[in-house]
Amino acid sequence: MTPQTIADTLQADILSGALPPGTPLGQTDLAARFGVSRIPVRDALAQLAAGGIITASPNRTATVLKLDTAEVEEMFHMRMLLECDLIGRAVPNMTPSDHSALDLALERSSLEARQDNWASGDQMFHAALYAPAKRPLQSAMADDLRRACSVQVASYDQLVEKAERWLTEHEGIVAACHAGDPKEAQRLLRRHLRAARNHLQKAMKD
Amino acid sequence: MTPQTIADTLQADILSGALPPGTPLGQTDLAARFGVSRIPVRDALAQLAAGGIITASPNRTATVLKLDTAEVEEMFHMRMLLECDLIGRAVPNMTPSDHSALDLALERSSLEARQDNWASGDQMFHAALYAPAKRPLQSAMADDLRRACSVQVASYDQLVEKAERWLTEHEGIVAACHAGDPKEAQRLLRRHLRAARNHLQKAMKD
DNA sequence: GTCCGTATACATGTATACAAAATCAGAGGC
DNA sequence: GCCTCTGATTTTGTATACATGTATACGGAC
Repeated sequence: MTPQTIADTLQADILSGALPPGTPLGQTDLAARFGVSRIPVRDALAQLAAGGIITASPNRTATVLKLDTAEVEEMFHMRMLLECDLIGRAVPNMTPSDHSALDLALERSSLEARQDNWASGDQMFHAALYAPAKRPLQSAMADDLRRACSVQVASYDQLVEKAERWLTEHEGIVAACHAGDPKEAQRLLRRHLRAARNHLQKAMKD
Repeated sequence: MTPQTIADTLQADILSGALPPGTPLGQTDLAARFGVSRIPVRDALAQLAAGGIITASPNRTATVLKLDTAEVEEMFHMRMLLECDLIGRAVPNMTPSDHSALDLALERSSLEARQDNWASGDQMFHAALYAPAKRPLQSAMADDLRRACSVQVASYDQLVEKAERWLTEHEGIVAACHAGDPKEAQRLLRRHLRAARNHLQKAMKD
């Protein structure tokens, strides 16, 4: 039970919705759960805090990240900036093998999404989408932002059930990539993100 | 000596150039230096790693962030995306008090810069510049990126000596803000970042 | 002379124990 | 009934001690 393993496990729990936003993550409890002392747990929590999916302040127990609507606005806006730029660079760079890798990722992400694992599939799809851009740092940052958004999404069943719609939008983006049309890919991606943001914000107002 | 204090001190040392990129940051040494055990040192290092100004991997000693030219390219590109967007939103939002705060920040940053503290002044200036955009998350992310860039810049005396030129560019940006011209501000900011990137990359090729 | 294996030294990782801070519950006052 | 203060409980922070992992240097084989 290494800190990395603990962090990965917790992240999976958070992204699956098992640990909804605001859930307290006590060090003692987690230490007991994973059968280790609190030290590696602290490391794991630090990792998750670095990734931005939990909030941690000194002397208070960490909690699963909980955004308000303004913060959701910001997050999705940053995603648009970074991801639209990435896809714009990725499309012209796509080799035949990139295209097939993208198809594969789309398919695998559909499977994941239908196995109650939307976040994981979404992450995989977008990773394949931006990989040809060859921008590891920017992609990593976009990944973090997307994960933070997924944490919020995962807590609303009604949104997870929109998976079908989002998969359709993914297909459209892939089509634009295969057609070698960066502008269209950007446009569809922007729409995709805007739609996701709107649904999330609407759900949050309950 | 709280972890926060330790992290702040180390960050200042790194941004001043006292600890150039690649410098090893041994836990034991730091614990001795700050007169604490290794635990709070580990926390401090985790914070710095989260901020992206050191590199830390399990079972090896952390080192001050060292970027190659491709990574510098990426960092500055992300800065352009985030910061140009921020300034575009900030300018139309600037109140009279924002304008005077900006002037003050410009002045204070000039003083800092001439006191061998370029990074701190630069940080302060850009913070004031983007504050009216009311985008705390995006500003924080831009801050991190800028800090990481400053770490590299700080290690080249020849670049630090360009402070005068950069201050002049800052003045130009401020002028565009006072004129209420977001497009011009964005253009100048983009030029500013491009110039900084070019000089850094050129210096790195030695 | 070069390469590889091993042993030693060193740095990091983790557990336990204790200290400090924060939270919570209940008694008292308004 | 509500707020406030206080004490008890819980939770996090830190120091020490030990375990584990990594890098280095040395010796031997080829």
